[in-house]
Amino acid sequence: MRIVFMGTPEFAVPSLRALLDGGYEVAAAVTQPDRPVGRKGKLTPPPVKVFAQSRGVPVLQFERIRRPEGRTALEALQPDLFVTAAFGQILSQKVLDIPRLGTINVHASLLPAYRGSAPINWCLVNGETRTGVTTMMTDIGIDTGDMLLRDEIEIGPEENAETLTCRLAELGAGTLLRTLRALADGTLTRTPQDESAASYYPMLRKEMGRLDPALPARALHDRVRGLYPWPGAYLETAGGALKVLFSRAHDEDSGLAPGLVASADKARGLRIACGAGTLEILELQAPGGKRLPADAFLRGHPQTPGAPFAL
RNA sequence: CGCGGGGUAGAGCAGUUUGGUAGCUCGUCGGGCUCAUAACCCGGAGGUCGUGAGGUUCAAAUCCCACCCCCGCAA
Repeated sequence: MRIVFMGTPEFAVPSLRALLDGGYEVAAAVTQPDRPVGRKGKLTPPPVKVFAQSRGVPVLQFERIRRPEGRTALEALQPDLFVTAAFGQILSQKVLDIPRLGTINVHASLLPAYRGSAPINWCLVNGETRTGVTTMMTDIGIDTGDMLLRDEIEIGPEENAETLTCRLAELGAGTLLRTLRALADGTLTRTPQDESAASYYPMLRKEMGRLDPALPARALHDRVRGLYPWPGAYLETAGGALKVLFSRAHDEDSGLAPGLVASADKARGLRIACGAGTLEILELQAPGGKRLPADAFLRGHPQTPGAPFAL
């Protein structure tokens, strides 16, 4: 069975590794083009490319896989199966028609909930306590195909998108292998998604990181960890956007208007009054500055309880 | 040459506009107080002020020049 793997970020790497270690023939790894990154715009290869090359797997990169050039290259590989994992491009019907056995996708949610490109982040933002990985047959819709197998895990209360992505990536690799085994055994069953229970969440944008102090501290904390490390959460202050890297939610109300500094001392830490409870900021980054633990930040930028945040 | 911020004691910052041998908060070391403390009091150590035996000046952290490094935004 000749497999063509399609994936881009760190999440996809364990799945590709599992295929290779499992003895599957991976004809090629398709991934997004190298992108300019950082202040100097250095072209940076995506994680899947780096890994594939280290294992001697041919790498293909298309700006748009749907274009004739992409289709032609894929057809030439004569694949039996496509396996996708956080690839980042939508496959056209013509592309989906290429492999004899179809396309299996590894999706980081318990479908049909959290369809879309950022399921892990949105699960955390919404304060979910359980999530998982679902393998599915890709069709022309966005994460709408028939489900195959799934694995579930609990989400830790302080877990952020970075650590959860790592866990789900490993989990998904196992789910993928079980799926392929069942496929080979002929025991694989397809379960249509229940549309009435489906939910779709959009791609992440920077402005989604804005923290509204009028919301409960719990909700703000969920957003902080759900959007870490990218696109990151931030509070708007008079001096600009204050990035909040790590936080903690407290239920006790401060009695202060949301957004004001509730405390800034060693015992209670740096806390911001919220609609309900207070948000303790553990690590932050001021405009133009580097990321700092809250206590270090306070040494150079003392805050007054009851006053607006001062940068 | 995309825009901007910054490199001052172990950490975070002030001081640079109006040049005159460096200050704050914390940490650290020693001592004291206390049933006790992340509390408080007293005392000490610790800085080539990014680099250039650069320029200007009686005098440069501060003004001028060159270079290195870091960070935010935008992509």
